[in-house]
Formats: sequence, C-alpha cells, structure tokens
Amino acid sequence: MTDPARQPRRLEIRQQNETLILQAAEKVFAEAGFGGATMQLIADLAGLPKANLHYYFATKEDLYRRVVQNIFEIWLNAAQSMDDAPGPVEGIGAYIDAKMDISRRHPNGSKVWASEVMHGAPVIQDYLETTLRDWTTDRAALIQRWIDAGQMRPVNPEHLLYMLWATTQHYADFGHQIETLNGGKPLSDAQWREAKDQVKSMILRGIGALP
Amino acid sequence: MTDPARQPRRLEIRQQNETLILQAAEKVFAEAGFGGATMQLIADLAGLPKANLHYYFATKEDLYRRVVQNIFEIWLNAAQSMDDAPGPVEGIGAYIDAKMDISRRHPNGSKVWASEVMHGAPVIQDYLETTLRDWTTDRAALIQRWIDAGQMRPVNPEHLLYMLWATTQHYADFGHQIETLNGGKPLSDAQWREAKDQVKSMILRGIGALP
DNA sequence: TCGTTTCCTGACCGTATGGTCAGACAAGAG
DNA sequence: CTCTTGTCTGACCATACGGTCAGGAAACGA
Repeated sequence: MTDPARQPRRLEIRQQNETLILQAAEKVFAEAGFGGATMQLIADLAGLPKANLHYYFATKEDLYRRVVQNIFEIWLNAAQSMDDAPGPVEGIGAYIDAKMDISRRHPNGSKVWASEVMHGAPVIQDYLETTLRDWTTDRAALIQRWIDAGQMRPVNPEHLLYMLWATTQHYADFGHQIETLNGGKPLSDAQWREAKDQVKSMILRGIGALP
Repeated sequence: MTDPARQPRRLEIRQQNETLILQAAEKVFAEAGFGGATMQLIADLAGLPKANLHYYFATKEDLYRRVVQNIFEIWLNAAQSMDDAPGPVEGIGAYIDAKMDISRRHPNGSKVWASEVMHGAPVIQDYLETTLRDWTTDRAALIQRWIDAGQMRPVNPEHLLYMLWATTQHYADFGHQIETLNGGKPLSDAQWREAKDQVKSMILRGIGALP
C-alpha cells in the first residue's frame, strides 16, 4: 500500500505536534502578548489537551522562545538577498522585497518579535548582542562600500537599516491600523504590490541610488 | 504664609494621584503589556495601595484606556506642525521633528499604542475609525495638493504617512534594540540629532522635495 | 462644632493560570 | 508475545490576579 510517511511513526508525530503547537502559539502570542496568552488558549487552537503542550514544551517561556527564534531565523535568511548584489538598487531593493513578503506572510511572527523587543527583549537579549549585532555591522560595512563606490549618497548606514526595518515591519505590526484605514479590508494583491513599489521608490531615491 | 496650592485641597489631591497613577501605568503597560501588567505593580510604582487605584480607576481596562488616549492626543497635537506649512520641506520636516521628539520623550506611550494596535486595537478601534481616519484623509489631501503644485514627486500619500509613522515611532518602540546596537548605551543628544537629520534627509529626498 | 462628602486602605473573595503527576495507551525492539 | 520506551491526558494543586467592601481618616461646608 501507499507509504506517505517514510519516517518512523514516533518522529512523525512529534514533528507534527510541535509544528501544530508552534503555529497556534505564534498566533496567540501575537494577538494577546506573552502575558495575555494562556496555555489553554494555545492548546484549544492547536486542538490538543493542555497537558500535552507541557509534554512538548516544558514551560510557557520555552514555547515562547521557540516562536521568537523562528521569526528571527526567517529574517536572517531573507537578509541574504542583500548580499551578492552589485549595488544598492538591487541589494536594498531585494531586501525590501523580501521583508515585505515576510510582513505579508508572517505578520504574527513579526508582532511577537516587536512585542519582545518592546518589552526589553527579556528572552532574546543574547541574540541582539551577538547575531544581530554582527549582522548589522556586516551590512553597515556593505552599505559603506556602496557609498565609497559612489553608488549612493553618503547616509548613515545604521539609520538606513533602521528605516528599512521600521518601514517594512510596519506593514505587519500595524497591519490592523492599515486595514482599518483601508476601509476595513486587508490590502489586496495589487495594494501590496503598490506598497512595495512605493517603499522601494521612496527609500532608493532617498539614498540617491535612483534619480 | 506661603500658599503653594491655590486650588482646593481635594481637587489637588485628585489630580496629583491620577497623574501619579497614569505615569506609573504607562510605564508598566509599556514594559509588560496589558496582560502582563498587574495593578499591584502599578500601585507599587505609584507608591499607593492597590485599592486606591480602584478608587480612581474602576477597572484595569479603564486605566489602560486613559493611557492610550493620552499618547494619541499628544500625537494629534504634534500633527498640527504639518499644517500651515508652505510646502513639504517645512511641513513634513516639522512633523518628523515633532514625532521624533515624542519618540524620545514619550517612548512608553508609543509602546503602549503600538501594543494596542498590534493586538487588534480592542479598546481604541473607534478612534481608528473616526479621528484617525479623518486625520489621515485630511493630511493625504494636503500632500496631494503639494504634489499637484509640483512641490514633490507624485507618491501615494498614505504610504508616505505610513513611512513617517513607522520610521519615527521605531526609535521609541524598538529603542531597546537600537540601544543594544549602540553598544548598550542610549542615544546621546548628538545621536538623536543625527537620527532626526538622517530621517528627514532620506524621506524628503525620497519624495523629491529636496534635490 | 457638627454633619456630610470625599478620600483612603487592610482584609478578603472568586476565579483563572501555569504547571504537575499518576497512570492509561501506543509504538517499536527482541 | 513481552518488555521498554515514548506519547497522551484528566484531575489536581498552589499561586496570583482583578476586584470588592466595610469602615476609618481627612477635608469641607454651614
């Protein structure tokens, strides 16, 4: 007969349930915050008994940490779109594209991250001080090289990065506000395309990479 | 003798305690979120017994609503810097100045607002649909007039507003991340000035209001 | 001074929450 | 089949939370 799952049954169950829980947790943490989220709510959304959650994740904080790490990794991967680019138009353009896509596809992850940072990064402070700091230093150097090569105006690379993060993540974190101002409807495909174009156009011209 | 308080004693006490509680509440809500904040924590920070808080504010949600309304009004007032400006350089420049100053002086209020919107605006949805929507429509029209007058490039006014909000508020909402990337130290006066200049420069050039 | 209103607070209550645990059950190994 | 290991869960517990309340203290008006 068919053999849809090549893995051993146990591993399959484990992975499936962990994913189920993580997805539910991301949504609940995004909508209620860490303090407002309850294990019962996450359990109900995942369709599992609460005790089962504690079998896979010892504490609420463990579960939360995993959710935060997930979105952070997604962002780090997207950042590679910036490298290997011949100049700011392609590099920063691609980065904006990638981050806007993530804002659309993972709005909850973005919100959880924002919430975590706003509360002083109690559980991912070490990531900020190591991975993120290194990443930022490297990209700032990359931008500086573009500046030195005359491919864009001399701007402060760090503040440019802040602007990139702020603008792209705003479409996820403040999606509800944008939706309300959009007549209560989520942005359509065309509107998302326009948002991307507008952001890219304004920023790339703002740094003198486009005429 | 001296008469430091001209008001009747009762009114004075009331105002003083309400302010004390609101300040403490803003900080605790910003640092812990609505769900993570406790009346006991707010009471301790305000130096009052918990029961006293419930004498002035019936419920936790009432207190929270007042905190959110406060920052919203501060922002609305700042927005007037945009009107009566002859063009985008002065208008948007002044708006950025004002919003950056608020980000520096009221970071907690900004965080509470961000948190509220991220969670779907459960208590200020009506503000979004009335006051904020009207405000946005008016300013979008103002920007459109500048575009029609050839004072800036034709951009989508709404997305420009989003970028202004995102970029300026980022310095408050993600202040902890910025501080960490700044070597663990808060931005100095000079750094805040540079941040303002960079934001203004990039955005005003991005919309073609500056060469 | 006396009565009234406002302010204040320790003690208390019902509820909801994160987490535990004993034991049932299923999967794999031999 | 048997034993071991991993998976599952209802019932339970201690704690912490938002909110209440009776009654005392202070301010005020007459």
